[in-house]
Amino acid sequence: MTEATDTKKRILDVGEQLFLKGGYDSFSYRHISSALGIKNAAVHYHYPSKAELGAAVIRRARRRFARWREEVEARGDDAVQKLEALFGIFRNFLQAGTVCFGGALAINFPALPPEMQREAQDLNGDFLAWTEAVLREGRREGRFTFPGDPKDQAVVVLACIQGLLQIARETDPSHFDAAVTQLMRSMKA
Amino acid sequence: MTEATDTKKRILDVGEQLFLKGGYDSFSYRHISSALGIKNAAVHYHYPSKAELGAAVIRRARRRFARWREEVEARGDDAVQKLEALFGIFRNFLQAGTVCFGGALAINFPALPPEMQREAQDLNGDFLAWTEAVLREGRREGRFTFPGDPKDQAVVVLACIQGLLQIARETDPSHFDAAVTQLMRSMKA
DNA sequence: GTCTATAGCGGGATAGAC
DNA sequence: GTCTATCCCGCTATAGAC
Repeated sequence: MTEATDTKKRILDVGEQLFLKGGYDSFSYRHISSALGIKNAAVHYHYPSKAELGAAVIRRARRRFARWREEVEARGDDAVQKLEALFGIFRNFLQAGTVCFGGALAINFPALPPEMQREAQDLNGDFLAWTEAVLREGRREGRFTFPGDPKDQAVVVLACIQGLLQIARETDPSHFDAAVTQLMRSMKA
Repeated sequence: MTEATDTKKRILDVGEQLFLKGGYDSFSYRHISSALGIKNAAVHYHYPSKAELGAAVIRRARRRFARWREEVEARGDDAVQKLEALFGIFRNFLQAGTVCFGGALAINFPALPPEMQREAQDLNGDFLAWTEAVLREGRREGRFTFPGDPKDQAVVVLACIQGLLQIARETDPSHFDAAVTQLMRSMKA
């Protein structure tokens, strides 16, 4: 990996962290450049506009989630373990002091650059589809016992952990694990 | 109500809408003043700093929720009806094209003015305490059958509808009612 | 690929007239 | 209570040297 692409990757790293900590409106080229010890013109060289940088951050998150799914699949986890692995992703956000992509994108979604809106919708689709498949598989194998359509239940599960991250951030972080346990129990009882 | 306090109220109205649509970073004194046909110095007269305006918006939401609780109590609703009334509050946000206070406050919570952070925590406390009481009452009367502590279940319920509003905003609004129905069914089954 | 320098705009906030 | 005028700052983005 050359020095050039290394800077490009670092910009994405810092940009992602700032985005997840405060949303699209909260960070600037100066925040990123000063964190990397460079000047803001250098950031513009790699990502000419903020819209492109924002879209690139979401696009990378989608690729990362795709690789993550392959790893989980390769482990041969059952549906319960898979869902717990999903909760682990969100627990990492909590420990990093951020919200998740969905939460960071939702606040001013209609005002975001169109290419970011598209990436955000695709990322949501990825998470919803995977969760639905896991819930369906788990119920078929008798590991989950929830009523209704797995598609609707997937929305409930993802909405819950997304909201949990935010409530935990505003009040008490311990709410997260307590409520995740509660959610899991309600599907296995 | 004098003209003066009327302007003050209108500032709060516009400020609240802009805040719920895009978060604290998304709006300015100019947005508010131009929406009201006045100048930004006039807004500063009523709310000298943006932090005070933001705190006042949250404070009014707390008072509104307190009045709402009294109305619901006066109607003599049962626990199921009460929870459905709560969902109605959030459905109104969806129809207004906004997220809820919790979602708007979470994104950059650590960077918010301290007085806003305090009001936000109090507002969260109000919602959590009321929801917990309703869930406890409903289970005692046999209207709900969920496992575990009503306190944890209240966090699950509020996190879910908060997240739902955001997912509905990013993808398909119809997700909201479908998932709310699913959530309700999982507690009554 | 990174720099200096700067354009052009919008942000929060204030002074002082009316 | 609202106005005009202004300050100072930070933002995205670009031009051109190195």
